[in-house]
Amino acid sequence: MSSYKISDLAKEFDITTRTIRFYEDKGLLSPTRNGQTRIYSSADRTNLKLILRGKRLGFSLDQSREIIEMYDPSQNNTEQLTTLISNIRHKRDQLERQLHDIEVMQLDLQESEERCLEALQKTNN
Amino acid sequence: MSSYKISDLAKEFDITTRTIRFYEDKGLLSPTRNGQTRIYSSADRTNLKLILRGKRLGFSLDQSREIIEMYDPSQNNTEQLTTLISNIRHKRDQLERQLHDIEVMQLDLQESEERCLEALQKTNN
DNA sequence: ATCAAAGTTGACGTTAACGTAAAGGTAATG
DNA sequence: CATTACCTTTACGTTAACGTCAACTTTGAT
Repeated sequence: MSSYKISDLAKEFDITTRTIRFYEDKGLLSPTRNGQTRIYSSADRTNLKLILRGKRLGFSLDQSREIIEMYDPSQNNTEQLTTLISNIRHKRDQLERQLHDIEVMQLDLQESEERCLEALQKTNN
Repeated sequence: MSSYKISDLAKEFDITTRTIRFYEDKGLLSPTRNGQTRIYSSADRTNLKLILRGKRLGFSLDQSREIIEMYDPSQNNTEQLTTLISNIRHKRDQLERQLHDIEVMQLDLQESEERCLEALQKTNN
């Protein structure tokens, strides 16, 4: 099953159909049509997954669009390829920094939790 | 030096004074006053760092406020402590998922980059 | 003392990312 | 065949997170 109605995707990813149409309006999805109604391919579904993952990471839709273009191998000439590679490396660097931020925050929260547990011990004894 | 003027913080973190006042308005910072002008403590500076780190991770200001409260050990009674611990664990779980999202995206982008490099090879030979 | 630089409080403007309501077309099910 | 359930477009509304004046006061350097 490699084609989906809008409500299929809406249910699967727990978003509204309005949101899906909005993403199309912004050029992030490009479903075909059966008469008037939209038909989504598995590529559209993949792109939607990328968008939502981007959202969980705090990306804007513009940034998610860039991500999608990075997955897309439809680049031909040398110049496009080199700028694409440069963009990918930039994004990888940014993700690396984000990873570091998360790790620091994880450690901090771990310490906070331990302090809370100690405080609880003292209160309960 | 453990006190700062608004422009000190603005320069250090490359944000506008408007932004700093906005954060105060939202209850994320609480500078004291010298007459009319705001004086920021090192605690305020720390909170500001937390806010900006949160922003890099896609957190809303409300979420950053929660994070700040998790760092703050001003909880006394048992009930507050247990709910705080629960909140911290929730946040840690969320960060874990976010970490996973980033790792997956890193791998995907690595593959994309490799494909681009291959395509470049073929073009240049 | 003066004068530019930096501080203050309103208050309205802006952008992203949708929500929501209206008004209508289509399809499938009892 | 009628009604219910989706689909469509259009369009205005909303919230978060500031930007951008304006109008005024305060402070620091010459």
